Amino acid sequence: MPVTVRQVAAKAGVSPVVVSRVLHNKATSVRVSEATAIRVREAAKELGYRCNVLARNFRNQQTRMIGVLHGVGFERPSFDQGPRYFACLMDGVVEGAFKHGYSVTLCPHLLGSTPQEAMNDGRFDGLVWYSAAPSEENRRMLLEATVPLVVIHGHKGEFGDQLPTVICDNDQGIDLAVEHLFNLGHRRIAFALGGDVITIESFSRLTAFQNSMARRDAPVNDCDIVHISPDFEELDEFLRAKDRHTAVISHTDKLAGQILERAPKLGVRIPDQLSVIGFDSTAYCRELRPALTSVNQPLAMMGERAIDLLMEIIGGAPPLSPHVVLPCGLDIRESTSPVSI
Amino acid sequence: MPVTVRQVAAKAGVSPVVVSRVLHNKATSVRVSEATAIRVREAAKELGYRCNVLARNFRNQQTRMIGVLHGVGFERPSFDQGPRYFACLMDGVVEGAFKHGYSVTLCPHLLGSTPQEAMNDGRFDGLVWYSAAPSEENRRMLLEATVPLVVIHGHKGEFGDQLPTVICDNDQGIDLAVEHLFNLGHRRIAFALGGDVITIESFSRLTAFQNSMARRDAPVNDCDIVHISPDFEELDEFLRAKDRHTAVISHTDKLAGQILERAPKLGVRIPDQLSVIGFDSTAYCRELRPALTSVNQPLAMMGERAIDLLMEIIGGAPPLSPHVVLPCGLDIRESTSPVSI
DNA sequence: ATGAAAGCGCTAACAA
DNA sequence: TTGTTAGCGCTTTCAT
Repeated sequence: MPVTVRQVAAKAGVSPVVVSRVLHNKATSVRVSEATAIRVREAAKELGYRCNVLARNFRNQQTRMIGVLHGVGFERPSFDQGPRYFACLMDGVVEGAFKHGYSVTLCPHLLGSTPQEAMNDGRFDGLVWYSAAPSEENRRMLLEATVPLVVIHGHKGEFGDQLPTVICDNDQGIDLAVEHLFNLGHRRIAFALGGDVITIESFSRLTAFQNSMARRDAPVNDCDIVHISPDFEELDEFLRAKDRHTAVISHTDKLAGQILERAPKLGVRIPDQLSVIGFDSTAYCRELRPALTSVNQPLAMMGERAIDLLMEIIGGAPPLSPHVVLPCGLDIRESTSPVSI
Repeated sequence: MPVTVRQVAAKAGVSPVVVSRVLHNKATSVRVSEATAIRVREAAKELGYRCNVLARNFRNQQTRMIGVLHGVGFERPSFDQGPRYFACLMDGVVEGAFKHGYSVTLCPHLLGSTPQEAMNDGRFDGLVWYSAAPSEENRRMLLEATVPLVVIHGHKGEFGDQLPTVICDNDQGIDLAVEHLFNLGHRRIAFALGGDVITIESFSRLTAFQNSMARRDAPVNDCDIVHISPDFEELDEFLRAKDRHTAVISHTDKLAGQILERAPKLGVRIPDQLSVIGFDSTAYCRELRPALTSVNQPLAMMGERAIDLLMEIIGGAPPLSPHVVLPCGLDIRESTSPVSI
């Protein structure tokens, strides 16, 4: 039923090859006389010819599709739930891909019997992977990919320098937060981490905090680091010791949100008695009361740059700078105020 | 370089067909002796065989991919910006697709030289289209689709009953809002619309409002309908006439947000002097002050049901009920309160 | 400038 | 139960 090059060829009185050349081959090296080209185009139009992309993809072994992998075990991402990095990131990824004439596909773990299979079976010309904390198994899978792959939120050394990465500048972002607090007169500043595991990510931000403080002659001690666990034990202790710190920088917005929720229960007013800064500056910050001051990652830009990188690799050129680091900003909202003397 | 069925066949001492049958044909009708099946599987494993999906897709003329089209002129959707229906919807779409073993692809208008081409060239087994207000051109395109297509947020008659639709129950949703206000003692209730155009959507909700009020013996007059235009002229007038109404239901959250922003400037306190209800109940409601009470659409469920419908059609069965209508809920927040006497 | 041949890897249909 | 044949629609040689 569908019209093929052959039929168009017959109608135009040429061979299928010519039809293909006229209709699909954008290269300048195609030499077909203008007269026949016109005949072919007319025939195609009359017959309502449409190229079968599946045949073409097969023939060329490329799909002009980018696959997006996500999270531990390639779990399904949510655009709406949770802290919504993913939504922001994806806006950039989609923007970047469309710009290059590619489309973007969300891959469930169930494509193929194993993720590796789906990753490498040719259905995608390239892959983007995103997660702040890859499992060891994930790392192995990613390193074994036979398809061009860029890791968003990947740290330079995390994949033995073998995979290109895009990440925000944690050092500079944390420094922005510290600077803001210093400008408000704060000196006794704490840093909040998730209680469970130290990821390469939280470690990176903690180190950034230590360095930033050290540069300002305010070295960080153990007692300046709060580990927030699900039972809030250490957090509550921190909040009760009212006079120890006047401000706290949290490793993530989520943790900062927990501080904001917990504080009033223990009689700590924010920001009057304690200024709080988060990291990521997603819409979640605006939903909190008080709205959370937060370091923003240029997530959309990170997504877009990841695709740019991917395109370089797909194009065959080893990327000039395979580790992109993008600067953060600071969104000042209601959870920080001058230190009260 | 890549291993093909042929090579596996050679190694296992069988024909390529048998390999295909053993490795890919999930149907129960495949009759291959267990012994050879094992030999084939071993050979495949040793050689590191991986099925070339592109070849398979080509052969079968199907991709197990769903394409997502969006908005007027097939513009690029944003997951993060704007009112974020799209993010919620997509969570459902992805959930539904993954459940059926399909993946989801975001299609730019630039796939192929025209949208129709990309829609119908075989790269997708089915399509989902979303937009509250399709242009006439869009309508035509959608009706001409040769690929199974479901319209999310489509009204039953909107596409000449030719396309299956999924939508929320505007009547029941608006009734929920009216009921809530009546329970709070409100009787003089206004309805706010965008000033520019009446879409099938806003018309539907307005009608629902009129009916709901009429059922409660509180018929709606013209002066109970506020058209909010970019210059806020009519809105300001409405807000200044303080005593006319004690509550207003808005056609969308966005408009309700404008009321919330505008009111204090004209000395109207919300909710004390005016209760406000929105429609959609996206995260945006929680970002507003006061947080906006709003009718929620079951967006994720709508996305998922759209895919279920699509699967029925792809499966070859004309859907039993091609027009799915899902019930709304009401999220009560801070922008409504009992009428003050 | 155009065409003939050949094949990408897979799998229905039929034959044995 | 297994194998042979054939072809999906396209495009890249290589000849003319």
